[in-house]
Amino acid sequence: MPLRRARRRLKGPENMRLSRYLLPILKETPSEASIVSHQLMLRAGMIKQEAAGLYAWLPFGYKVLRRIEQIVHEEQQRAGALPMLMPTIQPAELWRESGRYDAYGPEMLRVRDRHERDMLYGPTNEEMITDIFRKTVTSYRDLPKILYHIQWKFRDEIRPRFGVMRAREFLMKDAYSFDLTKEDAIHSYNRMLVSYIRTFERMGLTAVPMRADTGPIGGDHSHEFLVLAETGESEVFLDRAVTELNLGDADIDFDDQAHVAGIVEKWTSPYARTDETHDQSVFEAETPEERRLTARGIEVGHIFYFGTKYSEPLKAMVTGPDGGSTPVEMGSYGIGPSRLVGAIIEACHDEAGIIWPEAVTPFHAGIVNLKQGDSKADAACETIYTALRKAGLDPLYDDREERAGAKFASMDLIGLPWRVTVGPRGLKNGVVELTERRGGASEEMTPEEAVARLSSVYLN
RNA sequence: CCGGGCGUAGCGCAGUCUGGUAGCGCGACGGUUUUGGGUACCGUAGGUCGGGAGUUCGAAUCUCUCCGCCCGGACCA
Repeated sequence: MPLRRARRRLKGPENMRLSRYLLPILKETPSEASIVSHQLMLRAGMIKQEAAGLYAWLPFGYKVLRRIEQIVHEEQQRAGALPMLMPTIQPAELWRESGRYDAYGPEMLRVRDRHERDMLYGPTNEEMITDIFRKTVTSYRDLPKILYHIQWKFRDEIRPRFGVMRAREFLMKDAYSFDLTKEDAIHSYNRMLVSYIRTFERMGLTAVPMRADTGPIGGDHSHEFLVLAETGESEVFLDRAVTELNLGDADIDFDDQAHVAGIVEKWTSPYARTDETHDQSVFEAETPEERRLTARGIEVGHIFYFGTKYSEPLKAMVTGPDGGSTPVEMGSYGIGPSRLVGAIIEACHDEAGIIWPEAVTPFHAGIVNLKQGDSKADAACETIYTALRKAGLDPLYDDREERAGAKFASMDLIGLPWRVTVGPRGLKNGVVELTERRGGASEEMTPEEAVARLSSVYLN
């Protein structure tokens, strides 16, 4: 019955059975990986390395990436930014105009098209977005604007390392703000800062905005967001108070300058700096000893205001209310979704494997059939699987002909937050087992109760 | 880019010093085992020993050369 089989294969949910999924789990740690997130991503079959700093995202890893992207999209738009998409390949022309074509160095991958025109694989998009702006916006009445896209970038790092944490090709959300005055530009900056707080909080991370070096521009309008993780690349010094702040579901009016500035003030006034800008005497003066925290962090976002650095050379001018023409005030705001996948694992794992935060988990729950082929166990798994899908959840059903131990070990490795364990022994009493990956607490309940419990965890 | 290391089966490795025609574990596949935390046993398949050149009767092993990857540093989101 080839036709029937083909049709059956096309049904979406069928793909979420492990026997039909592509999840190349590794028992041993590949020698190419040295840090835990890289090791776990390879072992859990999330990525495959194609060359130094270049990775293919396999279905399981890609799912996580998409969930992170989705949160970023939602929070960017909530803060008033407009989604768009710019190409990966850019003409060198624009970069000559800004002066960065020569300044950038060999980190920029340069290519030539068939007409011998100089092109490049974009490492960032300030020039292009400024070009788009200058050709489409001419009046102060059209301001403010914040535009963003999520696109692959390439920086030809001398020495890529740490898996997706420092790859040559990486996914980046970059937003660009355009305002008439510096004061307005700072409001745009604040919008993004607050948006970032919520973005990382939603992902289940403790990410702290830290004052960053603004370079030649000066001022204090540049912050790096660092996820706290024991294995972080840089040492950070902070007031414990900032880790205890919580934005939650607070209703934020992003157009209300004072309101947004107030939140920024609350999050950025406690001391928080990386080793690059750290000043021990300031730290000690500003922070009581019991609140001083020294930790490690991974940079996952960077925002800065840079005024007219690009609008002047590229002549992105707007006509003001007085009829005069002034270069637009700009800022740019980056988040690295592909890097975040690694950062989240660095922050959320144990000896057995990954522990996904519920907000970004690739599957909401795993169903483990302890005795594949047992008609009662098979039927119960099918029922739970279907019920979870009907409830709007995305389960992964381990229907492989494997021994229980192997299934448990796989589930722990890939880190789904919840596991429904189904076996003949429990079914005799009408129960299955619901286990939380974090902490490992287990509870017996009927299949219906398990479905209801998972629904309430995710859908509230 | 500097310094160090590695490249042998899908993965982890031994064999290289002292040249004799490739092995172990895991995985895969076929059986048996029906087993609630990577079970045990039997069997099978799978390798241009990173590429090229050279020395030699003979090269995974020695020489030259190219390539790739990893680690530390510098650099960087």
